[in-house]
Amino acid sequence: MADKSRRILLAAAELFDEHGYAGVTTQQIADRADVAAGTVFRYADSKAELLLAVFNERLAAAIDAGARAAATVGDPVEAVAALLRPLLHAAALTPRDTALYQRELLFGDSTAGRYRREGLRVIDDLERRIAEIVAPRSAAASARVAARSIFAATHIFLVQPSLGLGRDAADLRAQIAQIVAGAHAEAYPDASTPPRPHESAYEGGTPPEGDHHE
Amino acid sequence: MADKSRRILLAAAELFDEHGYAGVTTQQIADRADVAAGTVFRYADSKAELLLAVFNERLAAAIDAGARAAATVGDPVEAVAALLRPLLHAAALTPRDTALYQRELLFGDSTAGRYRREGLRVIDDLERRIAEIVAPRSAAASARVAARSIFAATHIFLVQPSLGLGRDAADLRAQIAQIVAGAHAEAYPDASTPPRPHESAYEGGTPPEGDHHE
DNA sequence: ACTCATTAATGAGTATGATCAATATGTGAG
DNA sequence: CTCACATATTGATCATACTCATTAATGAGT
Repeated sequence: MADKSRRILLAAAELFDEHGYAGVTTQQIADRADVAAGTVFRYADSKAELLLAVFNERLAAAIDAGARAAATVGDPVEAVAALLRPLLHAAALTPRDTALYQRELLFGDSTAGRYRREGLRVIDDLERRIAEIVAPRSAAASARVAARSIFAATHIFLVQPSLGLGRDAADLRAQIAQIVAGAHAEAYPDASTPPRPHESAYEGGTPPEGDHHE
Repeated sequence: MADKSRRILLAAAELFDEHGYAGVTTQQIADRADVAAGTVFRYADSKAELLLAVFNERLAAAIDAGARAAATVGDPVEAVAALLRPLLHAAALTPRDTALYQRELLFGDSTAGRYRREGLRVIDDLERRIAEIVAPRSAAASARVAARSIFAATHIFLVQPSLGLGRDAADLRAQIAQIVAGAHAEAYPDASTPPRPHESAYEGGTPPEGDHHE
């Protein structure tokens, strides 16, 4: 029954929000979903997969919102920042479990379960979107390289609370700006000022917000 | 007894190498170290801390070797590559456990144990060394930003086997080159060719090897 | 050398994620 | 309606990281 899957994922989402991933047992999830303990593992290969399932949706939604915001921004650094803003915001709400999510997504068992694969697709999509934003100002290959670096920087940035460090969104912004500059420098080694080839993406609506640190 | 600590860490190192972290139980470690099961946890807060202890040493040694090699290289991109080469080489020997090490180091429980703190100091040192290499061609602040990005890229690169992706050292090299270019572009926005201020670091020995993909 | 307080070591016990043989439930053919 | 088969569900059981009350060792003070 697909309904049972929904119940289990819903129970997991609620309980993780209430007590945090570490504070929830699979038995509690089974109880709230009104299934036996073993049944949970027919719908998710592991407790970690439940976390992946729950956060995949949130990540995808954040990227979606970010992509809409980014489409209204011309400058690539600002556009990338706009793309990532909802993601950073969502991560700030549950820093601990967000770090755990990244941990499981990127470092989980290589015998990947369904939800891990799904999550990897989502971050692949994120990286592709970053590359698309950077691309108009540089070669496609450079843009892909830059996108990987920006993703890596974002990943580490999101993990900082787990390192006991405070976050400062300005730091990430500086990294993005520098990486974008590097991609541009590769593409136009002689130009000191970036060209503005693809301003068409800016289609009205609210203008970019500038330095909005949350 | 400090000797007991050595025995436990040695047993852990051997067993991890023989069967992989996941294939070793704390009981096995206790047996080989000739102590009771509970004693292991007087010397390390958790099984993960044992992994951290074992790999911290290897990481520090790799950075040390890399730093010596990097000191003979003038070009910053080549120098960073030289710095990281022993690390990448060591990681390739035990890709699975290396990924687990990074997982525990960066994403482990925030109630940090002794070995986690130690490991964080080691990667802090790595980042500082990267910044020092980049610094002569750019402002100090730019170099620190670049070092963070390079570390992040390296971190993700090391994790790739766990994502089922093949590694290509050239990809990481491209990211490093781009980030260094970005830092330089920030520092010298009008120059299209990098200056060569600190060539003194090059003190003979074998010249840089160029594209050496392992 | 004896006492005693502090520290170290022990290993049976606990918590919990995951498994799996047994059971229940659903489905389609006759 | 009944049977036979497939699939879903169950919950007792397992494996194992970790805990903790108990016991042993240590060594400073006399």
